Amino acid sequence: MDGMSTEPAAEPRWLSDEEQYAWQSYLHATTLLEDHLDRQLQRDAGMPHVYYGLLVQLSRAPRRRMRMTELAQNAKITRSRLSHAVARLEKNGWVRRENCPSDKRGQLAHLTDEGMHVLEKAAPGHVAAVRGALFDRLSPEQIGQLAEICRVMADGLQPKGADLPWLR
Amino acid sequence: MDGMSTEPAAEPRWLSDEEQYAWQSYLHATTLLEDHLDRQLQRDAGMPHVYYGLLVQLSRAPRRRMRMTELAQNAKITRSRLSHAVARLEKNGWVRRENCPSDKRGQLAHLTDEGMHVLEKAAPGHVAAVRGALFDRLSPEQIGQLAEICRVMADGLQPKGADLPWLR
DNA sequence: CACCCGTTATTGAAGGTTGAACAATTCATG
DNA sequence: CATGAATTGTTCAACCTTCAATAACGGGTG
Repeated sequence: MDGMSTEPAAEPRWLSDEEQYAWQSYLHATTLLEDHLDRQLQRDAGMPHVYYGLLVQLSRAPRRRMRMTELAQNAKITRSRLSHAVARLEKNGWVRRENCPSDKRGQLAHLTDEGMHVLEKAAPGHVAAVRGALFDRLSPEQIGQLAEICRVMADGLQPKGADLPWLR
Repeated sequence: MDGMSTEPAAEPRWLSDEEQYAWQSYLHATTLLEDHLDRQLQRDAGMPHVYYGLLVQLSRAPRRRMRMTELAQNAKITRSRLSHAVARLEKNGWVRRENCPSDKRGQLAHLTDEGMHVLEKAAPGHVAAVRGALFDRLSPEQIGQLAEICRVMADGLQPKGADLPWLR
């Protein structure tokens, strides 16, 4: 051995100037947008953005019902987080839990009529916010570029460990 | 009046298929990436991503010192959130608060030597995570596209009301 | 069937975030 | 300079998220 054997500390490849600029812009844009949508929905619909997304998922599901794990996968959140979220939404009367007939461990989250109504009330304002912040500011080409970039990112991040062992 | 006078409920412009796809991809990519970085930094450095970003800002500031409000602006978070964050970082010994000489209301956040050391320890792993999830997966063109898209987004979201009355 | 392992969903505690309210200070304007 | 308006940073309570631990069930193997 000559002192540079295991080399766990080889000088890392830092970000180039272009990459640093892109990263900074990315962080600013994403935090500002998430905050913006959170505030908009908290004000107009009484829930954070993530919870709204859960209602949307449920509204598109077959009988407005979805298994907890499937819902968590689609929303990219942990089952634990979903449990707490659904508990809160259930308290509001927007979602109800039901036992899954085919699997006694399972639960179905069911979007109630009241929940559907809240969603329909909130949707226009939310779409307007998303448009105003994103789609009305980008060219069609940019929208396509963004979609492709995000697809690549998400592809590389599909969790394979810990609490999110999906798509193994 | 003929019943459609004030029209606050004109059918909103929903998202096109392309836009829906882009939006879905965006949400998946950004939440997965943020979670990924949060876990990585929590594991390797004992703090969430946002807190790490604060240390980075401070490390680049003139005497490793920055006014609270300026720091909050740069990190795109509220002063309240920053207060809590700095309180925690101070408990860890990574940041110290100092009175601002020129403004008796003000506080300076100061990155300590220990904080600097923690940052230097954590930086390589963090950069590697960002690379692995983002920059090593995108072409140079895509990196440029992403930067431009995010610049436009951030531009349109600079807060002008509520608790974030910056850039008025 | 008995066993072991993986999965499903929940819980509780610790930590992080939000929004409103507050005291202290500075600024602008008459 | 006096007064009201605006800024700075913190605090509290309510809420949200994370992580590890747990109970209950399913599924394959011998």
